[in-house]
Amino acid sequence: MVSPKQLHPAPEPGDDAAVEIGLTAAIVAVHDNNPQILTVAASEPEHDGRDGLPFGPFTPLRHRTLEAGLRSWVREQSGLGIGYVEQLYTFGDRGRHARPGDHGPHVVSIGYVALIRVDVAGDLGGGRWRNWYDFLPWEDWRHGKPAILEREIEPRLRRWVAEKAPRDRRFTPVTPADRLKMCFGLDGVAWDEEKVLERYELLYEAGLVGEARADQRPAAEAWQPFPDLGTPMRYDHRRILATAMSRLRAKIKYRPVIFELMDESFTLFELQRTVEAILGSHLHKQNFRRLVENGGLVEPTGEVRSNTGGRPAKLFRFRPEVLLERPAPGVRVHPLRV
Amino acid sequence: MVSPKQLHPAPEPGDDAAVEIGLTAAIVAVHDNNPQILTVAASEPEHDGRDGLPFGPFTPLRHRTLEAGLRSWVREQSGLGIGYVEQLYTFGDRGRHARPGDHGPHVVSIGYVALIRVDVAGDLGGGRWRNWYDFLPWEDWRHGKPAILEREIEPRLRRWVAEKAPRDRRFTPVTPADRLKMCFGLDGVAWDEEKVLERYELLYEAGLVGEARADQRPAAEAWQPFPDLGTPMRYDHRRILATAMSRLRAKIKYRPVIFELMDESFTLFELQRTVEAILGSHLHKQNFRRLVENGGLVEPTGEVRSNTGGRPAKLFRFRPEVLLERPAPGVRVHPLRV
DNA sequence: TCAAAAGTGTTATCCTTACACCCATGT
DNA sequence: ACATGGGTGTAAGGATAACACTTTTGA
Repeated sequence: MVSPKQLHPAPEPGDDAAVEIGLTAAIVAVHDNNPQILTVAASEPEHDGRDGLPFGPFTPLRHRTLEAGLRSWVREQSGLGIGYVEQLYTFGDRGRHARPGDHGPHVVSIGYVALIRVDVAGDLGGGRWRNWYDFLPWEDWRHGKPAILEREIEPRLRRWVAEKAPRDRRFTPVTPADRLKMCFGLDGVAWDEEKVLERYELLYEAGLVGEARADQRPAAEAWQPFPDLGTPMRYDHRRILATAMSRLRAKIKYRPVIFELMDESFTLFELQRTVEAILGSHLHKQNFRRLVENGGLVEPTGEVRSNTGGRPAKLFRFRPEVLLERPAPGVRVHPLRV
Repeated sequence: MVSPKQLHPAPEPGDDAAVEIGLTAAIVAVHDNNPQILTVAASEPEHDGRDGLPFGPFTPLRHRTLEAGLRSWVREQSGLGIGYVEQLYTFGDRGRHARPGDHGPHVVSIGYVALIRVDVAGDLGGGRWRNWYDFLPWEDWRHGKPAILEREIEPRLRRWVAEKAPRDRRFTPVTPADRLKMCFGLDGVAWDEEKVLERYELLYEAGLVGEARADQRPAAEAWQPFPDLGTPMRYDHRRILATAMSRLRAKIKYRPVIFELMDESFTLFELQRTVEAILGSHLHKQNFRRLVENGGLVEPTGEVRSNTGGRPAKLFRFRPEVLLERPAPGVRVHPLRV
């Protein structure tokens, strides 16, 4: 019999490696019908010219909560007052942040998504808005299936699966081939726009994204050389972006967070374009309008906007009362495969 | 104009307070039709006799990932080989873990849920299984609306809202009264079994749970003395439990995680009882069976189980192929208000 | 025999999907 | 005139919710 104490073991020698905590934020806005994230340009030589996400230290003495700390340094450094903030995930893998042979402090990074209404102008303190599909181009299905999938990604992943299969003979509930089908919607499986992170991680495992090489994964194998699929970022920042996209794409369907990206009043078509930007897919116009209006998510302001390119459109605003009426109010859209 | 460097500020004096990272796990099993979590008994005097969740240090030198570290110390200390593990949230609030006047290291805890199939027996290294509704009794609606809601919780929260309202005159999209309605399903709003965390946090803010007093919240006000609603835990462990419940109650509806709690084969009624235990509400029997069978989630093993208390029942097993057939396979149940 | 659980069948209702079609504006 | 976006109507199909009812065991 062991004592209760054992569930709170004292640190052993060697356990007490220094740990630093950093906060990393995917700050999202939509302009020009495209989802933009705030990036910081490469500066240190170790970054290999790769952009990153804004990153700040956790300062427990100055801020009571993690979120307060995040809001504070984002405002100080970019001038942006972020509205909606949500914690994503805490990333602690060794080998992601570290360089080989590194014995420096271990960095644990806590990832966040923030949503913001912005005018593109303004001093961002060295930051810069970039279309998030620059980093994950296979996620944008608004103009049909991205060519990069059939031309680059699918053949390489099929080869990777084929070469991997014989080596992986232990029992697994889902085989690598199944994972490929599920993630990328192959062989009759439907594309699921929420699986952004799963797709990125599969590409990472297969050594097909630039970060995998930088992290010294055993990628120097048969399917080399590979192109960088999408623009790489430093450290694990692209993984955090993928996590943010997954979370947002799921969340707008059952929480009214999309309105954090909209102006006070908007046309239904503007709302649709914003949802489509986030989801990366087309929606059926008539049904979208009905779902959103009948769902009680918006109400007309009474105003009208001209110069929309067509007939003047009624303006709408978010209707906060839905929160009391429905348990999970969001843009319950079912994307249209076109 | 500020330089790009500013988005990576160097630590200032006073910023580099020592930070420790702990992993806290809500380890869940279901037996006797009740959800059980693994707790560790109070030992230190500072715990005020309160149980806690298993807790372990993060040891970056020994384990490459946070999750690997978690699995390892849970196995070492309780002998339990956990299967499904999911990260919940990283809690960093000051004042939750610290005692007043404390200048020791700041603790950031990363919360996890783990699901496990257990025989109740076995040496748990000082741990003990407890029904999770001991800690959050208002969450169990399987035998109708819990009496504690109308008798204790609702009147106290209404009083708290009434006293708070005049002091909170700034504009807020949702008023405290709205929050009360949304969280606890008052005044025509439906009870949403997924809002476990929101409910606990409202009670905490209102000073109605024991932890709020221990954390020196300004609770010494008019609605004192309060009973401890549910059994308190130490530090923020009850909040982590509430987070685990929220996540699980949501997740079983769109991912087949419920089968992590079931044996290899089971009757449909056993499956229903397990789902009900997690959701804390009744399900309509006939429709549950149909949803689960037609949804392709299970398949008959061909075997039959007698001594079920009635007619022998067909045995079923999980059908992993659903993962390829449907984008979000889970027990898509719509709880029945009875 | 009866309680308890296992199962089957059927209907009304709602929601989603997919069409078809008309309206108002700017160029 | 016509392209573009705004906006309405409706019918087919599927999923769900709520019923009623039969079957098979153990105590």
